Amino acid sequence: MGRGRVELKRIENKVNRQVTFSKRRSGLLKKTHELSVLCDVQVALIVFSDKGKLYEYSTDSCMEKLLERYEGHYYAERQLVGTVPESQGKWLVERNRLKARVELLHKTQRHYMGEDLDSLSLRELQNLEQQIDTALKHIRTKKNQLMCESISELQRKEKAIKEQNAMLAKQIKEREKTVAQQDNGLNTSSFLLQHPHPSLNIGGIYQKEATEVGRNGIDLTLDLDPVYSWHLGCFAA
Amino acid sequence: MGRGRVELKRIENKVNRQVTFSKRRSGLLKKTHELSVLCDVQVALIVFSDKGKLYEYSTDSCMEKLLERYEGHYYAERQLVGTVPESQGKWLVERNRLKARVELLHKTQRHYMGEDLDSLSLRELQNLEQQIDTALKHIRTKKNQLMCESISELQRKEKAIKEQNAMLAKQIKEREKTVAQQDNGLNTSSFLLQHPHPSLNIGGIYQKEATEVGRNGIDLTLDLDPVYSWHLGCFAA
DNA sequence: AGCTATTCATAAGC
DNA sequence: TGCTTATGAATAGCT
Repeated sequence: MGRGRVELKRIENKVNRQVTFSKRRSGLLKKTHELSVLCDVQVALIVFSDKGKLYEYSTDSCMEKLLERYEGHYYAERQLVGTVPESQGKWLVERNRLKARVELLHKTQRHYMGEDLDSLSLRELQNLEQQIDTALKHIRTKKNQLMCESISELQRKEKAIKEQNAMLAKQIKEREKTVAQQDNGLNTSSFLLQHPHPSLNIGGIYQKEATEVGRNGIDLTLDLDPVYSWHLGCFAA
Repeated sequence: MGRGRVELKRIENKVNRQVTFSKRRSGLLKKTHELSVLCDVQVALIVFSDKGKLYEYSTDSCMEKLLERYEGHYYAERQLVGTVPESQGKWLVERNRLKARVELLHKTQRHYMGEDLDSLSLRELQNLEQQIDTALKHIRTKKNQLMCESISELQRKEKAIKEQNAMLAKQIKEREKTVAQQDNGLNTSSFLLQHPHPSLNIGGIYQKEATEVGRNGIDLTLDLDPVYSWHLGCFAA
């Protein structure tokens, strides 16, 4: 459906994948619901997005019941194999399974953090190295992207502010001129006292905007020049 | 789809309902699979037919893992609300804690693998980068260490084998000498036929030992010289 | 997030 | 359940 058929393999383009996910997910939820209603059967659908976000459907919105039923089936079949969990034994088994899982994830994570490497073979180390190297590339790409965005934003703002600055300066000049013409012979101190120096005002605006841009992590406060020297230092990474 | 549209309500005709169930069920399973593959997401689908028959799909055919993940999510959010189930509470609480833990580790691990980076701020990215960079250094150090050990081992073995080789050669020479003295006047072809050329034997021993050393990953077979040129190529990593 | 051109799923019928 | 076909849904590629 749609223009041209689609190969049944992971969509590599990230944006495309996200869009397709969104569309097909809603389609799937709809069809799941339809099956449940039309055929009067119990259905459960669980979807974890890329980012770990959860989408779900279940008949009568009672996922727990349905999963219990499922596990009932599951264990019913298991029991044929011989595992006979007692009343509390069932909990113990599950707990141990979970603990083992946590332990495993923990261990893997330690490897990703470059710890506990003695337990790895050379081959495993090489795989780990390659995987982490790839991850690092992704992370740096992402970081650079964010930084570039910050910098573009700052440059844009700098430009806007400079223009504003110039305009204000121009206005002041004109006003001074007018005042000079009107109050010919008087000095202009009264005007200067009533209006703070324009550059202070501009600084205030800039600071606010920059902080807004800096929400995503860096302290992008204050003067422009230090920011430019800062990005020179960080960008090689 | 099909001839005429369908109202979204239970199909009363039993046969019709069964037929529709069969058709739509397979369609739904197909679409579920497609979503999983195309968008690279984890999906689980559970269907209980009218008669209690179970149909299921899950990414990587690992329903248990997925359900655990689901429950992790479910309870991670629940705990914030404060629902404290009584009765078997003690077990449930511990289980839910474990499940939430699993889900959290899952997420962290994805970050270590350079995935799902959009959810991180620039500051977090920088921390992650530094941590992974450190990890990578450790891993490479460890790898180099293992490789160095392999090489030392190989060098040791090379030396031993060369000595053995020299000794064998010496023995052969002596034996030839003895034979020549004993069977004075006969040619030596009979001896040569009964004993394969010594260098073949040596080659055999070397190959076996090298394979043993190579257990931990690289194919360290065959001649010595290639090994030396090989490690020059790989060591910079 | 909307808009089509297409492909697909499927209701009916057998 | 399997096959065929007419029909409407779902959706891929764009904007």
